[in-house]
Amino acid sequence: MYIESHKQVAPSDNRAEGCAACDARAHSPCAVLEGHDLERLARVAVHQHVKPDQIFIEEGAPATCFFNITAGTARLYKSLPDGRRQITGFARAGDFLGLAVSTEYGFSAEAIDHVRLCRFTRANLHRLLEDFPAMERRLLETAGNELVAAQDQMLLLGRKTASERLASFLVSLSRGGAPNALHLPMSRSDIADYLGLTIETVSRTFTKFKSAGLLSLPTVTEVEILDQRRLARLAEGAT
Amino acid sequence: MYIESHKQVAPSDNRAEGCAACDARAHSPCAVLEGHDLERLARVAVHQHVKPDQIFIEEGAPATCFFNITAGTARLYKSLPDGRRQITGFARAGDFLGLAVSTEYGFSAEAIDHVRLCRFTRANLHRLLEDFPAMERRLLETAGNELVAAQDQMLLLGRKTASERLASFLVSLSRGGAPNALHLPMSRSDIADYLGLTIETVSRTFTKFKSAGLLSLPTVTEVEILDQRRLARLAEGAT
DNA sequence: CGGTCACTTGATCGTCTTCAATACCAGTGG
DNA sequence: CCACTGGTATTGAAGACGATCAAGTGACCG
Repeated sequence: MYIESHKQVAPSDNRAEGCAACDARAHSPCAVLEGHDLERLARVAVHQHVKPDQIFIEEGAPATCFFNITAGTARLYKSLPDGRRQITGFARAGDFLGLAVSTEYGFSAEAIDHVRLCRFTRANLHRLLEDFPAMERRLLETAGNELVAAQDQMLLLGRKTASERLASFLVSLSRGGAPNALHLPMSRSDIADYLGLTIETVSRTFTKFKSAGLLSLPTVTEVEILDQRRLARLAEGAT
Repeated sequence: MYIESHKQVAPSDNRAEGCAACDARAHSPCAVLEGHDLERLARVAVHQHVKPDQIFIEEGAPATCFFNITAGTARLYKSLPDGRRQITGFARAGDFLGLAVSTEYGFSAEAIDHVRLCRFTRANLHRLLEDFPAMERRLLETAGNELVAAQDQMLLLGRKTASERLASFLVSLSRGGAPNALHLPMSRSDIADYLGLTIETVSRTFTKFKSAGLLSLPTVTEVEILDQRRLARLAEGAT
């Protein structure tokens, strides 16, 4: 199988083409590297496959590595001792994980579908950043963007209603993809834990949106947005 | 008056001692600079005073400057068109604002008490970072730490109860200060908008904590924590 | 003192949660 | 082909937590 074959790839098998041909490179911090700089990156990057629902970062574990997602979608989350879970984000191709300087990971990461990623040790990344300040600059920009996204999410979680939350979620997913037809790789439970709601409320709100003619659900994972404008206004809290 | 006199300080008045003697330097990205590097920083930094409730960053306005708080406390927040507000954080001495790469500020910032800050233009900061990679490294670390804090706050807003939220808030304030006696520079309304609650719920929860013997309120802005351990357990969602 | 403003307390209400039942879909085996 | 099964999603009814509306208290200041 496709997945299995990739799982066998050992670090030493990474060739320069491994990075040069990477689909995710354009949206990644690695985009700033070229030519033999890229070859050097390829030498220290370990490719890895993660199967659905497999955890590859565990909250509280020693933070030894950084990750760069190259395919698939992962959920990033924090948990409370009694099991309550907050998904802090969904990581997709090009996303960089593990920026935290702490010695321990501050969140867990779990594959939703089949995920491919590049792994670097902290030491390797630091050496890389020393030699390629452009990459460091790029990482700083990325971090800034994530901070902005985090603030948006705080506004959502602290002050928006259930309808506004789901609308915001769908609108942000629809940006950068096909404006209408959306695929949701994550379950209702993931959406609920991302929006600070329960699966029942998420489900009810989907139903409400269907009745209001905002969208249709051809299948449970496919969303067709029928009224982008109204959904966007709802997301911003229009009365 | 103290504040007024500082308001008159023009950029050219900044001397090297202005940065070398800065109280906030130790907790700031500037900490990595020394000697004449620090003098260069002082030349491009504009000192500024901001009076209580004065807005110095406006959400949506062109992002021309970066800021470094040197004294006082500011609230950072995002708003919805109907006035709902989410405070995304409180900035104190040493905190760096405006990391976002976007051309517009993604949040507003307002002084709570008397705030002193350093202002840099984007161009100046970029030139500075090019010459002092250590400072860039430090900024990246800072951004990482803020990202971690943002994720904690998402867990709080999405999944914690009112009591757990207030307990988390007090515990995080008590870290790094005197373990008990806390001063709250911000109003109940600020606390509410930070925790995603209303002022009434915040007030009731304070009363509940008093009754439970967790803390006392010598004055409305002074909190004495009586049972740090129990408060910390409550903050983590212990049943 | 009287006035203002922030905070506190009380009573009621509503949104979302919880608990429970039902529907749906894909996969399996008779 | 169809019944059976397990998991996920949807729908329904009841309940709870925090919000809202409203009144009361206290501190600061002219």
